[in-house]
Amino acid sequence: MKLHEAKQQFIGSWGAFGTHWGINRTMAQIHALLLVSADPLSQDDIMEELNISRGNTNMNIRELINWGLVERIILTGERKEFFIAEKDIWKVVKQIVKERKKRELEPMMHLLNKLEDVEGDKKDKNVKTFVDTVSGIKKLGQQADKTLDVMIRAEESWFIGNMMKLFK
Amino acid sequence: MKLHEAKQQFIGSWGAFGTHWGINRTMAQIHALLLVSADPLSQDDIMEELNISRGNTNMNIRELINWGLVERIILTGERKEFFIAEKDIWKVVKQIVKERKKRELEPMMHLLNKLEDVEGDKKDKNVKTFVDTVSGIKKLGQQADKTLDVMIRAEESWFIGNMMKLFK
DNA sequence: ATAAACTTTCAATATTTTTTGAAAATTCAA
DNA sequence: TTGAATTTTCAAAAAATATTGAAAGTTTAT
Repeated sequence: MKLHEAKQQFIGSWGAFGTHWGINRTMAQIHALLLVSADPLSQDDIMEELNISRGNTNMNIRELINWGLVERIILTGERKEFFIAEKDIWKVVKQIVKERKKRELEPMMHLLNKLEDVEGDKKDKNVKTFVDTVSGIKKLGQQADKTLDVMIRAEESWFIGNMMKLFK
Repeated sequence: MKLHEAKQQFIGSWGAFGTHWGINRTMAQIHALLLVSADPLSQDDIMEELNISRGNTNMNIRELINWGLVERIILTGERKEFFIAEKDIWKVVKQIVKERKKRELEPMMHLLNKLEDVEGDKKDKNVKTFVDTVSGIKKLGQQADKTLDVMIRAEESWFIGNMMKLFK
């Protein structure tokens, strides 16, 4: 397979993959393109490569920067801005975990804490089922929270080494 | 907070949470409703509680059954079918991980294997960046695959115990 | 066999999300 | 400053996704 075709396939499939994880197709595609590009790309390069409009490109690059996955750089002698993606995939994963934890897990835990205090007789099976389910989710959430914190701080080699030991 | 209100909040927020993870709102809401319901619910119960149409209810229950998260049961003396959700949240998580691994991780790994074989001079930096990125993702994917396999087979207590040790 | 109870399907519709592109804002070199 | 290059915004349009509801299909009691 030629490089161009392989790139296209990678970008397309990364985009489809993203949509299964609540990430919009274009954002995932821009990320994929930058991941496999040796040199920094300008907004125009990205527009052209992916056949998308200026506005769309701009919004999604901004979003990738918010997620901490893409960096804006200035090339000497160039008027335009250029963009590069973090290539170390372990760092990428840690960054995504960090953001999703902050954006989703933490607010969910906050809500669960409130919901656990529901009024009513704990002997009423409806109350009991509700409280037990919420508590169960909370407990697992807390464990996940701790585990992800350690993961976020870990080196890939440390992490994989320990996982290997654990899961031999 | 009263049980009814707490339930509504839980269902609403579980639905919103789902949309961030590529799961449609109604499917997540039905799942949430069943998770916190003490007794099995019929299709009509669910329609009424969530204010959704018969067709929508039916399709999303079916999908939840495909995901292995909900079970169809027959109550003696009743003509209708009833539905219950697995309440053990650790089992729920393992089931979701198992399905997503099969549906998403495995096809992605398959593609990466093909893409790694891209033609061209490995000294060309464009080829090199592409191959290196794809290899990096593949390597991490393989590790994730192994780790998730162990997790799917693990008991919650075993898993948490070991994680605790590892991450003290 | 009949028909009432119940479930499933799917074309049409509604809703949500994404994308466009032109106008406004900003930056920067001269 | 000026104005050309570039970036950003956002209302409108398009596309994707979810929902409805009525008709078709199935099951079950009699």
